[in-house]
Amino acid sequence: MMELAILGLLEEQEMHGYEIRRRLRDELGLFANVSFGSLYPALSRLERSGALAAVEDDRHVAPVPMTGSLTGEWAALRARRPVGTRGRRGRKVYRLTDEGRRQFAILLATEPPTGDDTRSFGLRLAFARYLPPQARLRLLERRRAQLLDRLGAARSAAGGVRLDRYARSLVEHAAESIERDVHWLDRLIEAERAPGGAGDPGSAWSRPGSITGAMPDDRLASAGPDPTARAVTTGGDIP
Amino acid sequence: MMELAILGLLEEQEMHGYEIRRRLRDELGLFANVSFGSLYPALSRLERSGALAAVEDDRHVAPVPMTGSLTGEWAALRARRPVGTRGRRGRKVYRLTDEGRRQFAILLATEPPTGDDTRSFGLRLAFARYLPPQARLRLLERRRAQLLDRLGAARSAAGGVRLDRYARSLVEHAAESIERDVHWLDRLIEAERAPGGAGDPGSAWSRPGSITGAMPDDRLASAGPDPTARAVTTGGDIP
DNA sequence: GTCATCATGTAAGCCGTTACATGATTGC
DNA sequence: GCAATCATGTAACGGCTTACATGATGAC
Repeated sequence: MMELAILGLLEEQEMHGYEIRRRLRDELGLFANVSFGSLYPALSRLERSGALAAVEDDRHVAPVPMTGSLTGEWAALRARRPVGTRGRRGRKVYRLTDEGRRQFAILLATEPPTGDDTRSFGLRLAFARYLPPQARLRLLERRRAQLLDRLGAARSAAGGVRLDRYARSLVEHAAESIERDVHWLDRLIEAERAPGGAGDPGSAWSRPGSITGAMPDDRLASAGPDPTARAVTTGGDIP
Repeated sequence: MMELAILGLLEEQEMHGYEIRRRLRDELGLFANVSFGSLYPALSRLERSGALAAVEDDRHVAPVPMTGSLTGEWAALRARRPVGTRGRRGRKVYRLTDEGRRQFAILLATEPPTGDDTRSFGLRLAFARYLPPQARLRLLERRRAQLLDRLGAARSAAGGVRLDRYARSLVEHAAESIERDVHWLDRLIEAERAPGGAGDPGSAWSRPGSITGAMPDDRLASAGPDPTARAVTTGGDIP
């Protein structure tokens, strides 16, 4: 869970722990409260497993952020503190390794055995751009089926037993929420299927491994059928 | 959490563990998956703490229909299962003690220090009938405030950063859901405040401690302010 | 000069999930 | 006779929260 979130954020750009936490909290609404006691150990684990490489940021580097808007701020900061290395206690900037990309692809494509459902789905959807179209579609449809199950349960619950006004309101509101979630998913699925839309098999989609530019192109799998590539591309093999 | 759920269900009627699980899963939608490894230890804890009293259910009770003519059938049943006790492995039926009622009232009125928010609120609302009107109102308003906070965060998140279509859809849909939750709460709060409505100070509300008497709900209204009620009413003093 | 924020980490403990063990009853 | 459901538990493991420790920087 935590691991997937970290890898997903780092897929886009390198970051230090504190910022990962901020992004998780503010940018995506998921993980309202990411505690340090959970974040840093996770980073350590990932580093040990070879998924991440950490570099001590002495702050003199300034590795040109892509976002143009940040460049100004960055320059201002550097101007104000010319000495370099005036680092607010050496940050560790984490970068995804190839191994990390492999792990991310697998984690993302794997459905959680027995789901913590909502958060897990939210996280996967947030990184859905890294999934191939079919896997994306499957993600959405699995979720839809899940919700329909729960909707049935909620409906029968609301109908069956005599609940007091509060419990009843709770159950009914929950059922309505689920219904709306299903409609939302329907729209996403439709968009995904629309020709020329997001899900068009011919259209481009962001692939792990092809983002950094470190990998030339699709031929990253040229060495033959490697497990990673298949895991993502044909993720449907999962039981 | 688990504790509150158990006490709340047992407030209404005695039950064995397996059924508590069923009710939690099916009746209220909360706790989709209550695992035994979590349920039974919780029951043990509560029993040790004196909140629950357990009786081995031999099942010989079987409130017999009084007609003497049925005795024959009954005898036949007993003949088929000679032990009498058709006990599918002696169930332990749990019953709330006075101490348990006290604990329940406190747990219910206490707001979780730093919330697991949604589930916690759902649980408390499901048992809101056991809260005095002011506490109920406070519960709803705290939740509303919480949601407004999160809504602000979500909105600023959606506006601020450039997210891809999936992440954006996720964040926007989350924000809409929160908005609807707020509206729902508004309706509940309104109903709570409406004179003669649920929240009217003079109207009846279910009190812990006055339910077990096998009295029908309607007659609760006639009961005057009793000490139990006061214990709950002043529950707001809890730090 | 002190408080809030940025930044990283460790240690203890709770709590919950998973898996295992047991055993009776019902239905096919 | 065999599977599914009912029913209660124990043990291991893992992850997350809480609290603690440290320390620099910037604002008031």
